[in-house]
Amino acid sequence: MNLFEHFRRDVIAIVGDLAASGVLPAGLDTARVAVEPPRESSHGDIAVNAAMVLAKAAGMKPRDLATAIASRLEALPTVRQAEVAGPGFINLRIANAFWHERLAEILRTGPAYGDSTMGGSRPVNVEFVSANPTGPMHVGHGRGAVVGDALAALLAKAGFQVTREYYINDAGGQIDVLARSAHLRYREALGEKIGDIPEGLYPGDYLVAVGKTIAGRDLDRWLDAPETEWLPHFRNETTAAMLALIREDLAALGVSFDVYTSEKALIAAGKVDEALAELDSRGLIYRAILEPPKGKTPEDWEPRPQTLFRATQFGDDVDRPLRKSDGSWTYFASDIAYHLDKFRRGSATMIDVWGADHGGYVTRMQAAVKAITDGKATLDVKLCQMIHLMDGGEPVKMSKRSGSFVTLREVIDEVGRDAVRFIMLTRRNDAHLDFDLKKVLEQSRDNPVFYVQYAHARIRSVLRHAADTFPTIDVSPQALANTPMDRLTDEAEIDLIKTLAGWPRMVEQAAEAHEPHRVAYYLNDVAAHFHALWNKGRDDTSLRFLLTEDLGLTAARLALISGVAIIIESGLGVFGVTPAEEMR
RNA sequence: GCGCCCGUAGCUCAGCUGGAUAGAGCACGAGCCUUCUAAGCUUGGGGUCGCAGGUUCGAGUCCUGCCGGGCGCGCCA
Repeated sequence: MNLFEHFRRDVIAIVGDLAASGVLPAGLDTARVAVEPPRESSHGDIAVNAAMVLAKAAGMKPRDLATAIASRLEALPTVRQAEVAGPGFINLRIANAFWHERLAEILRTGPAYGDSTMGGSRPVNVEFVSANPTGPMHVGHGRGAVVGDALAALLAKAGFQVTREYYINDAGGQIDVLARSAHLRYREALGEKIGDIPEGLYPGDYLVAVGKTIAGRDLDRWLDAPETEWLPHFRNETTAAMLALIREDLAALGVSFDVYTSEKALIAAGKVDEALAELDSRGLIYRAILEPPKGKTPEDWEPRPQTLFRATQFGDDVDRPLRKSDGSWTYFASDIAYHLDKFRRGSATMIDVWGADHGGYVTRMQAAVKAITDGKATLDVKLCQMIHLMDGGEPVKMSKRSGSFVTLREVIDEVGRDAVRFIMLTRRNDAHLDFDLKKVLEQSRDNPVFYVQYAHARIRSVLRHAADTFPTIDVSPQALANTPMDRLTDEAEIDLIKTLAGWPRMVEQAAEAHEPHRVAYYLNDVAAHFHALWNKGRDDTSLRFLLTEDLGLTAARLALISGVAIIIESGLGVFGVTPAEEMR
């Protein structure tokens, strides 16, 4: 339970008492009572809106009701002061002893601090990356990978049962293109001069190795064979090779999945037919000719009858096609089956992480999920905006056409996995992200990766130093948890503990909003509080962490900074980033 | 033309799901190293939250309409 929930229960109990003693009417609805941190920290530690929310039903003026509740809150041992302010807020100042106990709790719990039962072990399926197996991952895919992985970790920490899933789009026309591109490389491997890669085929040289491998094993078996004979073979070989490539990229990023689902296998198992029959039986499929898009009619527009899903019944603007004219399923059709499959495997909560260029696809997919699961499942789609790759302020050119686009792997090799992961999470997913290769490696306040890591490294450095200088102090968190904390009385110290104690609520709120980037801002805040405290010891030597003449206070301060290290470790854990022991 | 996303300090962005006097970094001004790492800290100025209405005790946050930018728009995935 986070600490705000703790005090909310106190408030609700007091409202109940007041009702029992006749001051308030019985049966007041307390659902809207909020106990939160005030925006302005000078207002105290905790703000309670109960009086404003209940005043009307209680037939009292908000401020009068607030006064009644506040006087009872102030009687609690954990509350130092309860003050009525503004239109009827109750601002609480919490006793230091309460904060000291939170610090001890952090030390006892370790990086598991912040783990929540909010999710109640409910299953959540997070599908992310799902890059087509047609080449190595580029930086845009990397953002989806990091956002999805961190969101999954965050949800797990918040108590959900999370499945990380990758959907392999190995069934569409792009796979034929891939296979033909590989066949060309195969011919090249057998000595043929192939010249420029023709328009419409994948030019990337990552296919050279595939061609060589097949040539080495099958020799000239596919050289003069008709395409119908070699195409299936090349499809299988090449998608397998590309998937291996992608898995290597993911491994370099430290991302792994619980489930890989193949679109091709899904179709082969008849699941698409099954799902669409399901929709058909509900009268949600029909044949008709769609109107051309208003205003901008495509060049080659010609009216033709199509098999359509009644997406408009579920909030979409137009009904959406399910079959291509050759009779095969559209991507949308198999995606419907895929989401039904995820639902049937037990996840009524689904989250998809997509690139922003798929934005136009969200509504129809949500409509389909609603239709196929009878509204029993929800689909949230996180759209990841584009990344502007920069190098010292200059944009790095990315041209997919030439096949020389910047791969995720190149960026990881350049700046390291941890930096890539952290920077990808310093923006909301739906905002454009400037990723500057130089700035990420810069050691300055301006670089959030460095700033947070530096705080952790400083703490580790102090703890190492303490172990040398004060052999009588056991610097393990378990031992420090038993240190009397009441020596921590400076405002900056208490402020720091308050920030640390906010971690459980941060986890719950970020998880509920599906917004892992909030953790990055929180960690930056924790680091800022810590660096500020560190520097206070410069002006006032009595505020330093290590004091030869006062072992008790030294131990308490070591407890404090160990708590900071634990929270940073816990937060970076959500991001899959390793905390730094020292800066180099 | 339609749909979705975005618009907050000179720049890059937060803003805890409707709370109180709108925040941080960079940049600019002024300070702090015989010290556990100055790779840091303290402090000052800087705002019509794109514009105009609306909802209510209260709106950067919700609704409507404009303006500006991005993405997408029938057998690509």
